[in-house]
Amino acid sequence: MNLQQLRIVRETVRRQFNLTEVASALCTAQSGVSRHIKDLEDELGVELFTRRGKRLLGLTAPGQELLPIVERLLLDLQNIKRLGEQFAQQDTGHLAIATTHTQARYALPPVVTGFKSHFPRVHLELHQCSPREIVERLRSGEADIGIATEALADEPDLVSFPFYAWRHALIVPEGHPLTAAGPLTLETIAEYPLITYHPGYTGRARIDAAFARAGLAPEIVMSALDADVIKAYVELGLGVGLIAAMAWHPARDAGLRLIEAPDLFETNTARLGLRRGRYLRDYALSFIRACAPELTADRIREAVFPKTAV
Amino acid sequence: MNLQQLRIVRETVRRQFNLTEVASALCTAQSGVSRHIKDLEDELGVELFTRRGKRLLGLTAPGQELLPIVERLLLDLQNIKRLGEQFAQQDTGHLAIATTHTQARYALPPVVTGFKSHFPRVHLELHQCSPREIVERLRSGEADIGIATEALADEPDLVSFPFYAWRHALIVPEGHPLTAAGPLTLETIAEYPLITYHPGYTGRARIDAAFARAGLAPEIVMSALDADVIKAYVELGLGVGLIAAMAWHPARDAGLRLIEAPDLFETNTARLGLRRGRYLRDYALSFIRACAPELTADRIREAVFPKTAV
DNA sequence: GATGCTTACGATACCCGTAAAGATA
DNA sequence: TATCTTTACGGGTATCGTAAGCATC
Repeated sequence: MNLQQLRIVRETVRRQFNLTEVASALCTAQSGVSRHIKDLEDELGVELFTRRGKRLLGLTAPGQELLPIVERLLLDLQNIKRLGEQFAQQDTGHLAIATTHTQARYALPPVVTGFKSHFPRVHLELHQCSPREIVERLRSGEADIGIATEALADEPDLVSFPFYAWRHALIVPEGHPLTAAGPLTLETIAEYPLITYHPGYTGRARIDAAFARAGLAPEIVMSALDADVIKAYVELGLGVGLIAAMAWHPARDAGLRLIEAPDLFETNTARLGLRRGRYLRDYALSFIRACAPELTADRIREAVFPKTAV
Repeated sequence: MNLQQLRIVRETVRRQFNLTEVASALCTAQSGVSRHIKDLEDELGVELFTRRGKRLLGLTAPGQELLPIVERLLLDLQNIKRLGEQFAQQDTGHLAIATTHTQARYALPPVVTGFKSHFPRVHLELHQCSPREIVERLRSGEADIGIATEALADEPDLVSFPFYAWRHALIVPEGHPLTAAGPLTLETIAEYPLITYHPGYTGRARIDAAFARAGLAPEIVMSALDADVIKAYVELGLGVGLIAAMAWHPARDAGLRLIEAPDLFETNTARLGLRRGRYLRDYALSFIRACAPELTADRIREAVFPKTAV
């Protein structure tokens, strides 16, 4: 048995059993990929992949049991490398953050600025993606840290920590009748065409839930992935907007007015997500600490490597 | 990086940094061991071992952090092999049990008999050893299952389950004055020279604790590793014996009398111990189930591979 | 016919083992 | 001096890549 064989098994599943792709992903020749799979199956005495003729289709029962073990083993292999880098060059390396528009634009800039000055020799990569993609990137190892309001809390192979709490608020064009009305209610909002986030993004579920609980069905004329698009169309008069409150900037958004809606929608919590069992460089822990001071290195390491798991 | 390198790192620590021994343990040449260590250190960019001149002395800080990762990785490698065997030959293989005299002699015979008839093609090895050695054998992978009253419950890298509860009782020669006396007390026992287990064996700690709580200091004239030795010397009249109650057999121990001591000493619990994260063959799970029917395969696997650890 | 997997084959690189030299106790 | 580690060197093997042959879609 051999590490390359295990890498190939993992990659084969990731590439939907297309060995040609596997070979190119691992920078090697297809022939070797085929051989390695065959050799491994021979050594274990078990077929790992189901086949139709020569094509691979999926995992057999033993293959399915094997996969998580292989994944963890390769994770540990990465951890060993990372540990080497950690000691070899304390403050040099990469840090990949996967995050949503909202966090990248409104929550992270001060953290990133501080980080860059503290760790000038760390190459920081910020990848903007959807919450689902963030989870995938954490899982595959492309990202060290994921930051989003959605999706991070419910994955068994991730750990997540609260970053900060935020609320939705209404934005309307300057001079809109709602700026003169009394305290907001869901009913009054629902009288106007609505522009807000796409489902699965930035607390949209909370918005839908609030209206549903109130027995209201507002007309959502547009859904967008980020507040900037929403603001643009509110400004055009397409409707009123529901966005994360921190996305409104008094000076920059001069043509718009923000109306707080403190109790209409449930609080959202942006979270920091990490892959369980993945070794984190010290500067990654510093980044997290800069987001949430209560997250000490010890607390994070204990969550990522629970003592009981050894 | 390479599996052999990692095996060498682990073995080097196990063999107290004597590379010659490491080589022979891994069936290879010293020269290769040296070079592999050097290569790995070069690749990671970090010294893993402290040295005086050419001799290795111990682990550096990075080496200490590395070791548990390597151990887990190699455990997973074993798990992969075991998983192959599991599917390739369902009911054929090895099962190594490490246990104490008391369990081997009095608790396990019926379980072993049943197991042998159910799994005739499994090679069952029973190793009798001390509680500390059981822990070591589980840790090193020499044993699949450990069974003892002592030591198993407190190791963070092991999981343990209760097997059965038992109590100490007194044995005396036939016709001894205590056979005629009323209910036993610690005070009356302490009037006689005592023969019992060696510290660290078969609930000896409970015996000491009971006497200490009562402010008594009995004269222990002999301590032995097993009940058979104790019984022999009790029969010779050296003193009265305190043994595990199940070690007394009315027919075989005709010259002795057992006097129950239900409330004098705390109950002991024999436990089954497993290495966390180690894959178990189905027949190993069956063995455990035969010991304690409430320990289903699912319950054991969940304890050995907690879901949260992935 | 296009894509994808297997097998064959030659070159390369890696790993191992022997042996000699140097260090340590 | 005996034990242990490193370095050098040669042989063997495993792995890789190219390329051809086949199966699948």
